Order: sequence, then C-alpha cells, then structure tokens
Amino acid sequence: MLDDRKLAVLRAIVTDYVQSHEPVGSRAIVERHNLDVSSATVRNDMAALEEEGYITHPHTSAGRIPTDKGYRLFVDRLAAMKPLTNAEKKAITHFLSGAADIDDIVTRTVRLLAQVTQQVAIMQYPTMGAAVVRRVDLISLHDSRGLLIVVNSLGKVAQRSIDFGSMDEESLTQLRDRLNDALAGLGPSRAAQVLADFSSTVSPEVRPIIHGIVAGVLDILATDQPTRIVVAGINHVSQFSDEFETSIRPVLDTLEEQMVLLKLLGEASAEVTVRIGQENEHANLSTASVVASGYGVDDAWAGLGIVGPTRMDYPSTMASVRAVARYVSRILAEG
Amino acid sequence: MLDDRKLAVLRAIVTDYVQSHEPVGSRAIVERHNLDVSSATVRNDMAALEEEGYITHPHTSAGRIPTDKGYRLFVDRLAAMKPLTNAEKKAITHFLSGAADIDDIVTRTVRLLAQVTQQVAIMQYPTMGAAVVRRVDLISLHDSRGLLIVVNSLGKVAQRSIDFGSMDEESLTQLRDRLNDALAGLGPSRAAQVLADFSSTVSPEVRPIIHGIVAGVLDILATDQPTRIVVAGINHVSQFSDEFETSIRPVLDTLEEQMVLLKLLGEASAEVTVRIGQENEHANLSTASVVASGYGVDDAWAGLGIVGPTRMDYPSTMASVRAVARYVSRILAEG
DNA sequence: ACTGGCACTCCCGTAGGGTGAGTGCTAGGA
DNA sequence: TCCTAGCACTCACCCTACGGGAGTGCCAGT
Repeated sequence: MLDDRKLAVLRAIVTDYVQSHEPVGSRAIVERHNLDVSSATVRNDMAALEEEGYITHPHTSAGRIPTDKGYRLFVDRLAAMKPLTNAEKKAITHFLSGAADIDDIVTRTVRLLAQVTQQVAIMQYPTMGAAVVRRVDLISLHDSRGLLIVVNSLGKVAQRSIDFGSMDEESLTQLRDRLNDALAGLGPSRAAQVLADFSSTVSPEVRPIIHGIVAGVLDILATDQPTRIVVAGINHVSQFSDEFETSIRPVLDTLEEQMVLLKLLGEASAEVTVRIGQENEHANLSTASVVASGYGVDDAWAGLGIVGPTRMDYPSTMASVRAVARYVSRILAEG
Repeated sequence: MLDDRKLAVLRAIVTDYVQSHEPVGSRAIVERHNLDVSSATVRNDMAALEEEGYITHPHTSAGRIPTDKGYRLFVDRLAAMKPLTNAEKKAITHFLSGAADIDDIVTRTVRLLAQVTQQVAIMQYPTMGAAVVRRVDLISLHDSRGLLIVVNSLGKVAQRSIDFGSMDEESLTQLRDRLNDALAGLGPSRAAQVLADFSSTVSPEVRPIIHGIVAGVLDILATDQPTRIVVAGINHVSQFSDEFETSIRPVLDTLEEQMVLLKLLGEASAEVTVRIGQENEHANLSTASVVASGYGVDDAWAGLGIVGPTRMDYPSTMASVRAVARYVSRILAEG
C-alpha cells in the first residue's frame, strides 16, 4: 500500500511543512528533494496518502499538510533522533553543573529545556514517596509556633508549620531525637506504621501536640501529595500560531492547570514518548504535541517534557528532551 | 484649567473605556453619565483634555481614549479603591488559611491574586536576609555527599548540597552542635563575622571540608541571593489585546525575565503603588501597568503585584492587591 | 458659557475582479 | 503497469472601490 516513494513523499511533506509553516505542493517537493519523478507522480502519491488519512489539504487549491496520523507515522518509522552537537551538549552540562540544591536543579533544568527546544517546558519535582526518611527536625520559632522538617535520602526537604503548644526547648530536643531514632532509614509506609503507635508512648499532657507533629510527618510522607510542577519558556507559545484566541489561549489555559500537567507527565517512562494532537485527551491540546521523558534515579522518578505545536521538529526535540533527562538524572545520582 | 466637569468627563472616559474596550464618544458620555450638558459641550471639554495630554484619539472620527497621563490623573485624584465584598474577603481568607509551609503560602497567594484580579500575578519570596539564624543542620546522604540546611527565624528553609569528604557521622554531629552554638540568634552580617574565624578553630585535616560548609552558610546568608519569583495566571494575558505579536508577545517575553520582574517589585513599599504604561522603564511593558504592594512582617519584606493592560479597572485591582498583601502579611506574622 | 446644526473625516464592511499556486484528470509514452 | 505532460478548474489572496456611520470641529445663535 505504502511503498518507499510514498513514505519519502510523506517525509518530505512533514519536514518541509515543519520548516516553512506553509502547505507544501507537489512541485516544491520534487524541487527540494531529489525524488527523480515528476510532480504529477507526486500528486498521485499524495492522493493515495490523503486517501489513507496521513495528509490533508486546507482547501482545494492548496498544498498538503500532515495530519496527526501522518506525524505519528513520521515519528514511529521515518524519523531518527537528530544527535546533539557538541556545543549543545556542552551548554547543557555547563548550565546544570552549578546547581546548589534540588530547587535549583529543577529550576535550571526546566529553563534549559525551554531554551534548547524553544518550546514550553514542564517539569515535575521528583516525588519523595519512594525514598527513606533521613532526618526529622523540630524547630521552635516564636511564641508556640514552630517548624517540622523532614529530609529524605534524596536530599529533598519538606516542612510544615506546627503549633508546639507549651512544650519547652528541652523536651522538643528529646522528642526530636526519639523521632529520629524511630524513623531514620524507613520508607514512607513503614514509617507511617511506626508513627501510628508513637503517640501512645508519650505522656498524656503533650499527646495532642505530638499528635499534630505525627500528623505533619504523615502528611509529608503521603505519596499522593500534590507534586509540584514548574513551567518555563511560556513565551514560546508563539510557536503555535499567530492567532491568539483559537490557538494560543487554550494552551495557556491548560498550562495553568496543575492537575492536567501532572497527567501529561504522569506515565513517564524511561524512554522519550510523544503524544500527538488528538492523542492528548485534553481538548485544549488537540493542536499540541507533548514530548516527555522520565528522569531520576532508582526510586525517585518523575517526568519532564515540552509542549509544542503538532507542527514541530520532532527529531531534534526528542533528542533534546532525552539528553536533558539523562543529564539531570546523572546529576541527581551524583549529588 | 481643569474644572470639575472636565475631570468628570475624564473619569467617564476612563471608566467607560475600561469597560467597553472601545473609544468613547461625546454622545455616549452624556447618555451614560448624567452630566446635564449637551454633547457639544463635552466635545469642547474633550478638546481641552486632549490639549493637556490626558486623552487622545486613534483617528479623526473616533472617540477618545485615555493616555498614560490620563490614567495617572485618574488613579491619583479621581478613583477611590473599591472595597471588597464580603464574599471576596471570605474567599481570600479561606483560600489562604490551609497553607502548610512557606512554599505553600507563596504558591497559594500568587494564584489567589491572579484569580481575584483576573490578571497575571507575580510574587517574590520573602527575603531571608533580615532574619536571624535559627538552626543549622548537617545531614549526610550517601557516599560523601550531604546536605547543609539553614533555617531562619521566619521559618524559611534553605539548603545546599555539600561534600563531607571523609568525616564520620559523629564528628558531623559535633560540628553541627558547634555551628548551632555559634550562630543561633545571629543576623546574617554578624553570623558572617563569626564564621570568618570559625574554620581556624578546627583541626587542620578537616579544615577544607569545614571551609566548604562555611562557604555554604555564607552563601545562604548573602542577602543578594537571587530571590525567587513565582508567576500565576499567565492565561490572563489575553486581557491585553486580541493580537498576539504586537501586544501579548512582549509581555510574555518579559515575564520570563526573572531580573526584570524583581525590579518591578523591587521598591515595593507598604502602600499599593501603580506604575502606568511608559512609567515602566522596560520597553516591553509600555502598554502594561503594574500594581504592586509590599508584604511581610518586620524584617521579612517582599513584593507582590499584578501586571495588566493599562486599560484595567484600577480601583478594584488596587483594592484586591492591597487586601491580598495584608492577608498574607497577617498569615506570615501568625504562623 | 452653553447649545444646535452642519460639513468633514476616516474607519469599516462589503462587493467585484484579477492573479497565481496547486490540484485532479486524461491521454499518451516507456 | 507505471510514469509523465498537459490542461482545465478551483479557491485563497490581494487590490480597489464605495457606501454607511460614528464622531469630530467649528460657528453662529441664545
């Protein structure tokens, strides 16, 4: 059905359209790609490709543009990831190397991703669910207010504001040490079990306070805590089109919805995945593609990726996403 | 020069234009506002207002629109802040009440601000410069890597990744206690002084490691550390216009520039300040107004605000910004 | 000092015609 | 059987023209 030449024609249409943003005609194809056939032959192939649903044309006398199905075929069978240049690799490592803490790593990475792909980048914080508790700390601030801090083995720091009531500094220190002894090295589910019995081991008068603290720790450990998402390169939404209402507006609306973004990155696997146009369930993203990848180390896994118009340079974008995901994973593993 | 009626005409032009987004003519004014004069009289007043530079008209036969100068006069002399409804107040307190930590407070506040003003909201993290050190912690993670954590009296937690070299757990604990004894309760400048002498009091073999830790603490304490800025409600840029290139694009570009945003909020005072159009030095924001306010407690002060089109409802927006700034300040003071 | 009247300006929506890129189809050739 | 050359046809796009209408500026009158 689809012989090699038809595939070559589809490839030509996709690459040319991505570059020019204009419907591409049969003559342009034979001129720019050396197919050694006439434009009439290409027209016949185009008719076949359109019959199969890989391309379409906006009106009778216009050139062809790829459909979602056409992009999908292109990504799956016709495109090889374009390897990064040395300069690009260098830029990535340089940009990420000076990061101080996890916040910094995430911020830098998402900006870098926006920069190299020239698209809107989104990135999920590594979930702390799978890691083990490394340290619990209690710090009184003023009056009866204070802070509960939990650090996990990935270096992620979580905090909750806590009312310490009438507890004095000394018993606070004591409590802290006991919590550390009890929890250090435990995963979240095991820690939750231990905590369940914890408040019964303390004297009754401080029990309500302990209860608050335990609740705080449990809250932090809960794996389904809303993972934070960061976005960068919003200005690159201009890639989508020059018309705001029909094209850009819905994308911006979607980018404000944390839950939707989480879903987009949700099933991030180790490999780069591409969701094209209508393949995104979300209606606002029907003209958008999402290129995503998982990143992280053994038990701290999360997603990052970009959102761009279906009409994008998939080979380069996929390569960039993959490269950034790998580099940031390496940095997480090292530091 | 500007009698009461002319001011009333200006007020009418501003309010009508903000509402309708269309140039407003002399007849519309006498119809919608009961000025008890004819349209011809209003036309004369308009001519005078235009002479003074408060209004202009896009072409000969169009109605009038306010200039930056006109908005400025309106904000300074003609507009009273529109008090919030009870429902709005309730929504604000409800939205902010459940915040767990400082990250959460900032995230919620900036989203709330975007929500109530229907504009793009920006907010600066409270600077930790002015507060005093409350706790220093050292946590080893794996291999020789570890984490340095500094908590200040406002509950703000800062962290740095540190190489602990060959130090064992015990001497780490010892070092931590010594650091806490030395630094607790000190402001950043005093702490820096103490730290300067600190590394000379330890044994030579661990000195390079201590040096790294001290550098980390100093780094955290440095007041000029890049304060983080968060943005919300980007989708509301649609308020600016329906044309992307000339109007929305430059604003989006600007919102990506952390440094520019910092400047916008930089000189935030306790009162609500408005910068209109060209009053913003940044060229990209020449069609934008910034409504900002400081927030915080005694020595932890930062800015928040919104960015919107010059053509905005100043009374309501200013009231909302003020209200949100006050509520979040109160929450910071309490917890 | 205000008002009614009137000529004038210029945006905007609509209609009509020419242009050109691109297609679909058909008949002929390898 | 596959490819090619040629040709009629279709539309989007651009330019122009033109009437309608909103709004102004000005002047004479009260």
